Amino acid sequence: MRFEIEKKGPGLSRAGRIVTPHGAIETPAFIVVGTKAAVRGLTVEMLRDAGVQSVLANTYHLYMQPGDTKIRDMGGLHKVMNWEGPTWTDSGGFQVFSLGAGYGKNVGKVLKDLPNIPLLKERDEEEVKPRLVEIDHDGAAFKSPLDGTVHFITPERSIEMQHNIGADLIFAFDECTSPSEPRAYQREALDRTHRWGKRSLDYHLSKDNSKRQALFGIVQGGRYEDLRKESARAIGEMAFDGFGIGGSFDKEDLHTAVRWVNEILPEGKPRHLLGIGEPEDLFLGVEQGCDTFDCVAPTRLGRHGTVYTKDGKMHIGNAKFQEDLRPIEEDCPCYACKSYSRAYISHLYKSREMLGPMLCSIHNVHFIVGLVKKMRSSLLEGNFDEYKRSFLARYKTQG
RNA sequence: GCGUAGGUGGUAGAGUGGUCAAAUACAACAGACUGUAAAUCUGUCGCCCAUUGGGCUUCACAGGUUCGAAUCCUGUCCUACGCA
Repeated sequence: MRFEIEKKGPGLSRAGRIVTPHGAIETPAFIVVGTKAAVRGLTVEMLRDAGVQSVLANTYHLYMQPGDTKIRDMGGLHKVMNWEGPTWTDSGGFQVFSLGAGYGKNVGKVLKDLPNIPLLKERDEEEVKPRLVEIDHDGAAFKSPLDGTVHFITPERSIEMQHNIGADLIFAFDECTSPSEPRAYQREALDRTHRWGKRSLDYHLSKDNSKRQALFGIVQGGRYEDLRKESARAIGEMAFDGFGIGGSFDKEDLHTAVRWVNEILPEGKPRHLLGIGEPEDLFLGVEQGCDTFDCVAPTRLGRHGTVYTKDGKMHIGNAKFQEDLRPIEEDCPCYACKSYSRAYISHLYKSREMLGPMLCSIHNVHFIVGLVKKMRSSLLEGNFDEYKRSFLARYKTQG
C-alpha cells in the first residue's frame, strides 16, 4: 500500500490517494460496509454505478460464517464477492463492544444524551448482565449467537483470519469500549488495545501477507483527552501502514477526539474514522484530517426506508409521499432517482417488496459516497469551507 | 320455509356476568438507526380534555334480567352451512 497527499485544505484536511494492489482509493472517501462479504441488497454493479470505490467486510462475522479459511479456499474476499476494487476488513474489535458491553442495551456508537446514560458499575459487580463477550488479557471470548459455541479471538488470531480473508487493508484487533464505561475501565481497556495493537503488528509483519496487505492500528481512549493523545502517540509510533480511530462517541466528543488524535498521528499515513457516516460528521472528520470513513448508515437507513436528501433525511414510507411523483431527489443521477418516483418507492417499501429497500440503499450510498467525493473535489479546488457551509446550511433546514 | 352455527374496534380474531375501551396479529400513522445480533426496533392506534389522570360513547339493532352485560333472556335484522 502507498499513500500520497495531493493537496491540503483547511484544518487538518487533505486530499490524497491510497494505492492498493486492487487499485487506488481517492481520498477523502467513504467506504461502504459489506459485513458478510456483501453490501446488503446491492450487487457490485450497483455499487460501481453508485460511485463506490471500496468495501469493508467484517472478520468476526466471516469467521463465524462461512469461516475465514473457507473464504481463503474459495479464492479470497475479492474473488468470492466479485469485487475487484480495494477491500478492507475490520478486525472484530467492534464486536467486542457491540456483542459485549453494548449487547442488549440501547447504547449505540454515537450517543445523543450521554449524561443520561448511567455509568456501568465496577465490572465484577455486573454479574447477570447478558453479554456474548468476555474480555481478558489475551483476547476476547465470543459466544456465537448462531449456535452458542464459544470462540476465543486473540490479536494473532484476528490477523491470521484477516490474512485468510485477504482484504487489501486490515485492522489491528482492538477493544471498542462503551462510552458508559468509567474512566478507570477506559484506562485499562486502552492499555489492552495498545498491547493488542503491538501483537497484531508483530504477527502481521512475521507473515508474507504483510507484503500485500496493509495493517492499520487503532486509536482508542474514549472521551478523555489525555487518553486519546496517549493512544495516538503509542499507536502512531508503531510501524502501522495507517491508522483507524475507533470508539463510541458523544456527538460533541467526536469533533475534539478526532482532532486531538490527528494532530499527533504521523501526517504521511492514512487515517480512517471507524463507523462514522452522517453528513455532519463526515465534514467534521475530513476537516479534522481523516481520509476514509465507513458506516452502515446508508444501507441500514435505506433498508429501513430513510433516504438522504440535500434538505435532510426523510422517511419514504410517510403518507405524504404516496402520491408524490417526483424522484427522491430532483437532480440526483442515481439509478433510483433516474428511474422511479417517491410514490412508487414508497409503495414498494410499504408492501415489503425487496426492491424498495434496494432502491433506497442505492440512493443513500450514492448520496453519501458522492458527498465525500464532493468534499474531495472542493479540497482540490480550494473551496472546502464554502462547500461545507452551503451544504450544511441547507441540510440542517429540515428536521 | 325449517334446522344449526354465528354477528366484537380498518381487517382477521380472542374474550362468554365484574380486574374490558376490550388479548393477539395485520393494516394505518409516526419515530429511531453512525467499524451491521438490524429487510430491524420503538411508540400511537374509539372519542374529548390531561403531566400522572379523568370524562364520555362502544362489542349487529331494539327491549329486558342484574348492584353490574360484549358476555344471560326475548324479539328483529343480517351471514354461513345443512335440509327442503
